[in-house]
This record gives sequence, C-alpha cells and structure tokens, in this order.
Amino acid sequence: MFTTEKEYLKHYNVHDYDVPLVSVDIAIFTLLDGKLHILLVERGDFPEKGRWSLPGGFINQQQDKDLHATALRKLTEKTGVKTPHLEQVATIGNTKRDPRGWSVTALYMGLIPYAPTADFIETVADARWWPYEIAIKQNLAFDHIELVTQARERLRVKSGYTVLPVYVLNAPFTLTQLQQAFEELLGTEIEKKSFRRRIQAADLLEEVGEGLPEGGRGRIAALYRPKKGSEQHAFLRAFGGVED
Amino acid sequence: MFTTEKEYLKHYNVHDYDVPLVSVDIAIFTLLDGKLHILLVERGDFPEKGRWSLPGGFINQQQDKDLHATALRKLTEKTGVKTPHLEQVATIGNTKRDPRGWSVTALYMGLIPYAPTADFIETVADARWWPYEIAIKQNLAFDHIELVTQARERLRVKSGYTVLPVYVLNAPFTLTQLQQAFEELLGTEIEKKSFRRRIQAADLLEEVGEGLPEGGRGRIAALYRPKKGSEQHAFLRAFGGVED
DNA sequence: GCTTATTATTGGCGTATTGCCACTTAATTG
DNA sequence: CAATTAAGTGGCAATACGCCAATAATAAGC
Repeated sequence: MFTTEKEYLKHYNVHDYDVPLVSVDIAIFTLLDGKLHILLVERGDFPEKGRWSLPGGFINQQQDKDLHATALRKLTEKTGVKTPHLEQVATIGNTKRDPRGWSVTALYMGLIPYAPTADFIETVADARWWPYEIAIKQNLAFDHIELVTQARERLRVKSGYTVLPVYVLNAPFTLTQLQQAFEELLGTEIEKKSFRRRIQAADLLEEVGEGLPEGGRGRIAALYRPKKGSEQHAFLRAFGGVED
Repeated sequence: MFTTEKEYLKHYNVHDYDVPLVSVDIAIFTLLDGKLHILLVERGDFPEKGRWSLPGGFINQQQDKDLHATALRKLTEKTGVKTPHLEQVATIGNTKRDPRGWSVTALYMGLIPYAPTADFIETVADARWWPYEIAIKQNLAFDHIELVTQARERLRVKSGYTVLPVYVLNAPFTLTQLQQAFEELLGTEIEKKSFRRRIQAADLLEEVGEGLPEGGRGRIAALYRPKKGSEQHAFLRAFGGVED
C-alpha cells in the first residue's frame, strides 16, 4: 500500500479517528508433523514493514458485532477455518508497544487442526506456518514476541487441566495421537496409563469406531472425537471432589 | 482558557484524537463479616446517571504507563489501598454495551482486605461496599451486571487452585479464617483436614506466631501470612506430578 | 503361511492424595 | 472447676497416580 515510510506517515496524519484505537491480534496454533506451529503474516506496510507478525487488525465497526467477531474474521481471512477454538488471552496496552504511542491490543489464541492440503494458505500470500521454536527466534514486529509467548503460555497451562489439545487435531483421532498432542502442547511427557485413565474419567470424548491413523502400523485403535459441549471443561479435581 | 499554544495542543490531542476509546472497569472484592462484598460507585453523570456501576474510567495517557496502571489508579482513588491483588479478567467490546455505540472495556478484578475503620470510604462519597448477592440484584449501569458476574466467576474458579482468597484477608490470619474465606469465595464447604493438608503442602504461607482472632474464643491458633512471591502459585497437581 | 516388529489396550500393585470423622489440646466463660 | 468453644491431629478407607509388564491385533518381511 505504501512504498516509503514518508508516504506512510503522510497518510497516517490524515487517518480517520472514528474507529476505536483497539487492535486485535491472534496467535493461531496448530500441530504439524507432531510439532506446534504458529501462523505468522509478513507486514506489507510501515511501520515494521517486512517483519513477521501475528495476524490482526482493527475492529470493523460495521461488520463486527463484538471483539470475538473481529478475531474470528481475521482468523477466517487467513485460514478459511470457520469453527476453530478461539479464546481471549489478555489485553495489552501501554506506551511502549507501538512507536506511535499509547496502543491497546486484545490478544486471542486460536487452535485449528492442520489442513494437509492447505487450501487456504494459497489465498493469502503473506501468511505462513512456522514451527513455534523457529518463530520465536525471528525478529517479530512490535511486541509480538511477547504476545506469542503469552499465548503459548496460556496454551501450555490450560492444556494441563482441559482438553484444549483436542482442537489441534483432526477428528477422529486415537488416544495415542491425542496424548502426543498433549505432550507437545504441555512440553512434558505423560505416562500412558495415567493419561488414558484421566481422559476417560473426564468423559469428554466419544468413540466413533476404530481404525489406523494415516499410514500407521500395529494394532488398530479406537477413534474418538470431542463430545458436543465439552469445550471448556476442566478435568482436574479441585476442592470438593467432582462437580455435577 | 489556554494560555499557550502548547497547552491548547495538548488539550486538543487528548480529547479529540489520541485517546484510545478503551475504558477500564474494576470489580473490587473484599470479605466483610464473612461475606463477599463488592465496591460499587453511583454514577453522577449521564448516561445512566444515578445507577450503581463498577468503578472505572478512561486511560490517562500522561499518568498511566499501561493498562494495569490505569486499573491500579482507579482502585487506589476509590479505596486508598496501594498493594492489592489486581488482575485482568477479560476485555469486552461490542456494539450493545453502551448506547453510544461500539465500546470496549478492560475488566479487572481487585482483591483487598477489608479496612474495618474504612477510612478511605469517607473520601469518596459515591462509593459503597455491597454484599455481593445484593449487588447483583441492583439494576446496574450498562452491562455491568455481566462484568460483575464474569469477575465473580473468575474469582470462584481460581480460588479452586490458587491461594487467591488470601488477598481478602488482613494478615496475619488463622487457617480457619482462611478456610472460611475459601468457602465463601468458592461457594462450597471444604473438609477441614483436607484443606489444611493441601494448604500446608503448597507451602505458600509462613507462620508468624500465634494468637486468637479478634474477639475469638477457644484454643489459640497459629497465625499465617502469605510468603513473598507466592502470588500466582497454583497448588493443585496437573499432569506429571509436582513441578520444581 | 509364519515370524517379527509395531502399536493399542489392559492388569496389577505400591504410593500419594483425599474424604471422613473422631479424638486430643488449649483457650474462654460463668 | 465444669462447660463451651475452637484448633489441631490421628487413622483409615477410598480414590487417583506412577510405573511397568503382559496381552492383543495389526503390518511387514521372508
């Protein structure tokens, strides 16, 4: 859109001030080849032109009925996925995160199953999946390294007491695939029997037949998918035992 | 009205251009007579004049270096408490929450010990502690009933796996007082022995002598206060057993 | 077809944690 | 000094977890 910083600054001065100066940024995670990946976009404009950053942008007051809708719109634009897991992580606002001054962004975390044929990636030339460990070594735009880190931390912690990792898998999946997703997202290994006991005690999955995972060997496994309405359910016990 | 151009420009900037249209609202909770209370303020201006609402307001770009500072400033203005527990709950933005159109607010939750003499309440004529159950039956301004409910829910859930209830007590306190705070904030009863085992296993409190709570009877109790740096520590086990 | 390799699933047992409840200890009250 | 109140502990059954080995069911190689 702009070819020089000077041109950008000129435009910025006459910017329309009616929109609330709140942006939405989304850390979209998936699992690819067993590794956590994150979707980054290359900035086409100043400031920070050419740097990789989280997909995001401003609220469209006509289109978006709420912040969640803004995040969902941005995510869908980049990935084509219509029903991801999408949750707010935090809202960061301070004087230092943007050279232009006080700036506020609502950070969301999105989880989607990887689409092997990656149809949608073709539609956005500037977007690319990065292995998480490589992504955080990039020199990301603005304070996006901190946003990415916060979202990753939320993902890690919440994977400890919810079924979040379910949302980076294509259903149906086997318990072993699910365990590997948990392990990658948690960053620790889990003992097989303990994992299965806890997942099954939580009663958040339903069996949908059996089969072998793509190109797999060995004994056929039971296949599962998340039960409807199991979205945010914790499966760790707090005080007072099991709730009803 | 303005004596220098500089002063004028500064004023112009603040009000017509550079202010992010983001407000901050705070649900401040405390424990009074064993019951959860929330601090509400009576609105002195339109819209919603005369209704009770959460304390809050806009970012002061000169004073506040970040959103947390804005929330802390608002909280201190109303309560005088300088070192509360303060955390962000969520950010709500949509077209319906304010009759004036698209509106975004960052919701914070603050926890403070009740000040029995309530010095600070005198300083703000419009602020008052309400028992939580009564507060939510008021006809609160804007969508504040939903904000209050969200903050309450965060408080409830997080009290299940952290020591949050510590922050509504004046230290030092007895384990029984702490248990009663947990029970009120969780909304469930806790078995005494289980509670003590878990709290002590978590090792987040330090003993600071013994005594009787104000006007108490019976055997003297050990008194505790939170250890430094124990703020956000969970004390429930997740996968993989105890972390180090 | 038969053996080997690979993966899924279950069994079993020692240990840690929790729920439950009664008992002991130490203070106040009258 | 007895009765009352509240703190703190003991003990045990039930549950959950970590560990590891046994069994089951498939593919791959010969």
